[in-house]
Amino acid sequence: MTSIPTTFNAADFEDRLYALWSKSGAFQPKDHDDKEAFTLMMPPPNATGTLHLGHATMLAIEDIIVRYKRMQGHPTLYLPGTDHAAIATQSVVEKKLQEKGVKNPLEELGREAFLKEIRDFVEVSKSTIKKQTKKMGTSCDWSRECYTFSDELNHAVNTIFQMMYEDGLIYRGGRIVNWDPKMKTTVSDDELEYVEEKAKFYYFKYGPVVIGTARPETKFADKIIVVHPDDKRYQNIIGKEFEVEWIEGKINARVIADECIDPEMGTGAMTITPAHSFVDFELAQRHKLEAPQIIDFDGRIKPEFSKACGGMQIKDAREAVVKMLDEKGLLVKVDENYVHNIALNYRGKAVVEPQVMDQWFVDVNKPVINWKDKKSSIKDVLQDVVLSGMIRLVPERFNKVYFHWIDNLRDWCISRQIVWGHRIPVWYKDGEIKVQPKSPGKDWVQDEDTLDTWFSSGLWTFSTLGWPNKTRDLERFAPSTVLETGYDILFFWVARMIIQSTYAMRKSGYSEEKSIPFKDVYLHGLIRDIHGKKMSKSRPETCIDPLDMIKKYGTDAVRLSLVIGSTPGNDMRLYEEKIAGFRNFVNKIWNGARFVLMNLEGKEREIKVEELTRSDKWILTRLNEVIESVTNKLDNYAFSEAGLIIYDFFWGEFCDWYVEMSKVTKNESVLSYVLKTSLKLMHPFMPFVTEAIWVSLNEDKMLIISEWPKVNPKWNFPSASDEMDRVMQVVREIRKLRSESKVPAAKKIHCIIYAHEDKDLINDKAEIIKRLANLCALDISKTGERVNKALSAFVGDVEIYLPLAELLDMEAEKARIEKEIDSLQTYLTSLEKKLSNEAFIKNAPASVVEKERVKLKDAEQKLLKLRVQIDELCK
RNA sequence: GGGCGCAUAGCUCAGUUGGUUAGAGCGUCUGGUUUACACCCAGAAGGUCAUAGGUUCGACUCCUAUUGCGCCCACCA
Repeated sequence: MTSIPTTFNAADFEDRLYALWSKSGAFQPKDHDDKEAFTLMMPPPNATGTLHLGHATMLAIEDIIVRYKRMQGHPTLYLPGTDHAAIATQSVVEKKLQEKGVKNPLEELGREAFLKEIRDFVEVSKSTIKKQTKKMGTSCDWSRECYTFSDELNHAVNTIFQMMYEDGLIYRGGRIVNWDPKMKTTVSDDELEYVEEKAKFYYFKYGPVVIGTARPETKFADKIIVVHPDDKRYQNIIGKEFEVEWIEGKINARVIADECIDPEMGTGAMTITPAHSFVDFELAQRHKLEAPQIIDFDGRIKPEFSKACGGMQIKDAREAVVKMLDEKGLLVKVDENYVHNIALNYRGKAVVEPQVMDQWFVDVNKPVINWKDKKSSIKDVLQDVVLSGMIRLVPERFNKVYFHWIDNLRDWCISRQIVWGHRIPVWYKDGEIKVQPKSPGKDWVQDEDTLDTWFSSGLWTFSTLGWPNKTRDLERFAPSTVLETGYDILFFWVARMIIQSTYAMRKSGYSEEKSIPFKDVYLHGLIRDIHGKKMSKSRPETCIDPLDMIKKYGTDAVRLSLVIGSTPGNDMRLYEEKIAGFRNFVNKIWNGARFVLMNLEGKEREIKVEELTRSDKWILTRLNEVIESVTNKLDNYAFSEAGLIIYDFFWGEFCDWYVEMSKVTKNESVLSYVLKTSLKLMHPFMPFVTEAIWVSLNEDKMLIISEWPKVNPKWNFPSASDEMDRVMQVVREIRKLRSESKVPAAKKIHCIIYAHEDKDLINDKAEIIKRLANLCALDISKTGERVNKALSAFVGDVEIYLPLAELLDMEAEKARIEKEIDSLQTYLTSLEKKLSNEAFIKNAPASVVEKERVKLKDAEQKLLKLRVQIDELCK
């Protein structure tokens, strides 16, 4: 025993234990479905690099849930994987190639060679991520590992694309997109960065109205004036046509009305440029107007619209147009202090120009999904699954954000002009279109574009189980029990998964309940540095690398530091000292266990009630309470609280009190039982240290698959808890008096300690007193007779009496208790009144009534206690 | 502009349906090598629970308003 080191060196155990678990098959779901299956799909990390704190948090939380469910005996599937992360990966590789001198990889290498470069890079990244995932202790089923760009998932992507196309959900159409004229690619909304800019705002005379604009260079072909339908100033011109003097001669303009116009803004009238503004484009669609392209894809004015400005860059054209209009006397005024946001591509920071382009879209409004006996649209289904409670968001407040997002949802643009990704399974020949994965024959040319990465990762929950095949896994493990992810991708990913899963699974004939991707969605917060700032690669000093921390403090400490102090949906700050603190706890567990192990020496037997001392009864009762509340917290995704409960129990109660007392009298069976049960409770949080200790306990089953503890009703001794509370109170009072130095020695505190009658249990009374003195930080020199008015308590089987008068200001105490009794009395009457109200009993749910009864009982007991206390005081 | 969140000890944070004297870790200070642990033990200082009202016998907790910080969405023609 003495050979066990006094500190837990995590590195000595982690890899070995992980291999042991993995080899035992514990990570795979057991084969028999005696209980409901538990499924959690790991959100696949991008195959672009290394594990960061976001991943680490995700893995820590997920592994806690999974280990807990596994110990409860559910067949548990935790499926890992990686994401090909279209744009992100491609740009990483592009950057690497550029460093090597390849400026434009696609043109210089060709599509195939470029793809190969990316594939090679991804292979390396994937294995890096996998290794790092294992370091976190993640107990996922590697035999089912998936990749969003594997052949199988590509098949699933093509299948759903084809299905949606045939259902008319996917269509090709001219739509306005964000175009980066510098990088020559579309940019998705979430890759935009808005920068505030002070610009000039011009007012021009335009026929019968004055229009305001910050972008005169787009106005060459504007022929439509829009005003608000209720705007009194313009009532008489709505619907009329005018000949208007404009930039380069006269044009015909028409006035239309639309509610989207803000009468307060500018002059309340504007002209529209549908091809280069999102709002204008939508407006044009509504009114079935044309959308001519004024600015080409290089960011120049197209010559056919302007003789003078054709070929000019936007910036130059703007000045030129203003000058021309000014010379014609059409410039009314210029507002120099106009502030607005301009959109930049966050990669490259080029100003994004809205352009109309042919893209592939998913229609979110077309009612073609069979959902609860009617044809529903994607929007309808998205709304229904959360509204009906089939899918629950944790924390609940995200419901509101989610619904708001659906209300504003536009058709989903799924095509991207990049190389790395699922190629759109569409083929063209002489104006003909075919949608299928493989080439229909010679002369057919495949669409150059690839699919939005979320289109494919939206299939994650069911394609990984074998869809479109009807597999046993799909039967057993769909839908996922929980999805755990960061709230920042609620829309990008969570919503897409709901779209894809409900559509595809219904299409394959599964029920609505089976078709949802998951039941609960747990959204964790972002990890920030100690100042609350985002950790960013550009400021390495703010970054904490989880792998460095694992090296330094061990995985268990890192996991705890990511989970404790974190609540769903809220960001959390992390700093090294916090991790160090939990390393200390891990070490405390190790040493607590060492002590128990040293004292066992084969002496443990069945626990017999008649042999239990008061402190045994107390710790067993407390343990029951801890089992109950930890289980309860875990069931409600309150990981932080669950962790804290077990932390406080193990350190503050088991080690600080029970273990100390067992140096006086010990019950090996109880020591061992409490230790083992605690290890089980702590295992989901700290798998390594707990399993490492478990191994030296010579159990036949590994801890990872041992049974989750249950409350043992035999070992509930409510009075023991009260007595122990009193011990602690007494001891603390002694310590307090002592530390205040008001009472320098035992002389003034008539502290009387004596052993109980059955001295057989305690042989060496002097030793006990020494121990107790130690516990109380008190020199005890005197033992003696009982005192009447005293607080009494037991430590082990030793009773301590403390004269009350020394401890308390009697009068103040009495007043306090009396006040409380008074308040309780009122409370009781109000409760009784409520419970005797027939309408309440009838109408309120049974559970609420029951709770009220419990409250009443609690209050009655409290009152009783207070009365006893006050009686004692009055004696 | 619309929405959401946060505000509790010097710092980082808990505090689930309102109920004894508001907690923890870190940091600071004091004292301690005791059949595991100095990555330890014991103790202390430190709080008007952002502010102002309201509901209640009772509010950190519920309601209203205000202030400060953070985030998301929309986007200003």
